[in-house]
Amino acid sequence: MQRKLLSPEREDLIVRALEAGMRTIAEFSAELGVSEATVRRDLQSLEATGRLRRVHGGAEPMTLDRRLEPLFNEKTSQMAAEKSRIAELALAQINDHDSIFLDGGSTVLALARHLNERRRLTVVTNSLSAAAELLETPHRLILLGGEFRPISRTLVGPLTAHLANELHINKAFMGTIGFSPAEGMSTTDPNEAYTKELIMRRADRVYLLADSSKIGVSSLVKSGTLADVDVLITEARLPQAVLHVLHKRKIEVITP
Amino acid sequence: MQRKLLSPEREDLIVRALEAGMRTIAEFSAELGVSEATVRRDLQSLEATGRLRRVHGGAEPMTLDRRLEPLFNEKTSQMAAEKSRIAELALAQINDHDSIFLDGGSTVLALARHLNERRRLTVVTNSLSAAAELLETPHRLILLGGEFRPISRTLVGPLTAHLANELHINKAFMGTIGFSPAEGMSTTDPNEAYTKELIMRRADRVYLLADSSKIGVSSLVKSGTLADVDVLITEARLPQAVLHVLHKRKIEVITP
DNA sequence: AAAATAATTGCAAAATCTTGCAAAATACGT
DNA sequence: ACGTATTTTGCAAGATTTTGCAATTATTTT
Repeated sequence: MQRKLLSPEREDLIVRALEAGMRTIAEFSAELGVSEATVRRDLQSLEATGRLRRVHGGAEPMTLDRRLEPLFNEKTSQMAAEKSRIAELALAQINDHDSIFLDGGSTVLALARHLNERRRLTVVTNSLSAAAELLETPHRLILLGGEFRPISRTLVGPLTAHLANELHINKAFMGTIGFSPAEGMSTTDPNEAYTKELIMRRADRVYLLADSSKIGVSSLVKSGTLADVDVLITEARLPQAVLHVLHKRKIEVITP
Repeated sequence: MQRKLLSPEREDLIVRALEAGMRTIAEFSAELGVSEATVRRDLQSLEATGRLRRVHGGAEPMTLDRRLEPLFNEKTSQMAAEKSRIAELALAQINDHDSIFLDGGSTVLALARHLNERRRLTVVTNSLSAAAELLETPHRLILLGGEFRPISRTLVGPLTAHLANELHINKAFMGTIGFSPAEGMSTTDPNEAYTKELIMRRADRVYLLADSSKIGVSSLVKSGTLADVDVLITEARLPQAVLHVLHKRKIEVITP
């Protein structure tokens, strides 16, 4: 049976223990003087509130504020399983010979890694990471030009418009830092936001790829509204309230 | 059976070990204290998240640059000394805060590697290899958008015009496959040629970087005439006849 | 072409996790 | 205080996941 609430006392103990370097269930159990089953339930609670991340065998501390864009090479592994599952769902939306856009971000990057399962796509992207992934594939690759933003490894800003306006994109697969039903999408950089909006307005069909850590989060700059999105792909079970809003906006939701 | 998720603890260990120079399965197995089969499954997970690249016998770290480089290695190693000589001469033509264009090709790439000796350049390029070289520099980097041409790792074709026409370039550093006083420059691909001509016509001052193996050679497609070039930088002692033509066309020649 | 080395896959053992349940602890109304 | 309702806990059975081994398949070397 799932518990209602974890006492803040033990919550502190666990978080403190985590910071001290403890990782395994056995360690926590010994430290807190409770059974392993209880530790697991504790970790379950803490994961639900986002204080830590559970893994087989124990737990690891959660990274800083998610509003700060993770440095690129850093935690692409965060939520890797979730991202990969989302990528598979997205892949199912792509047919051979489609002409698609790939946005920046690690979730979309996971999709790029799956594209060898399709034939002769035309892939437009502003992400150098995605491009690197596709260098050796037989797909046609078109890079959006523009100013390079090191932290996200994307090409962004007004210059991207000159090329984007010349292209016709069937399906755009977008990432985001935050997504909330009320505010829409948000990201950390105005130029990045500019390019995202530009692309979404030019694509026939816009897919937003967002793992559960993005839902309900707002970042600095608005980068598109709900009206810009046609389909939301996520691995999370969304709250009823969110689902209701999405349904009213005629946004399709794809989950595993 | 493929595993769900790799514990971050071991993930860190492997990545750390990789950075420390380990490469083979046996080494990882010894380091982590797990069987080789498990190491292989670990590497599989890490490759899926893009943290490394698996190779027969082990794994190697993956960076964008490393991935972009290999195709070039063959050509780069040929006449490496000459190209480097030329790059140094070209570097002397660049001042802090200049706004320059870098073309594709290994000679120009050698120049890109020297650019950390200047401050705050604005570098426009259509070469992914050059871009990879500049990813971590403090220079401002602008990529020309366009269709990706795998062999040269450049962005080429009519799409490049949309962005190029918006930019003002002080100095353009161009590579070429062939250069002859009679025919001008030539290259192997029409799209490549198109973009080269486009850039040269928009730059204030055009530098052609050509080692001696290029001089007197003609390739398939004309990519600009002598009139497009302001300066020829080469390491070779040019024949009197060639020098004479260049002088008549008011093309400056820079040699060691 | 054969031998050697490495990778993948199926399988079973070990470790870990989830869940139902009853006992213990806690909260709550009187 | 007392009894009852609610929540938490530990236990144990059953489900999952991870792991190492070994057989098979693939790749590289000789």
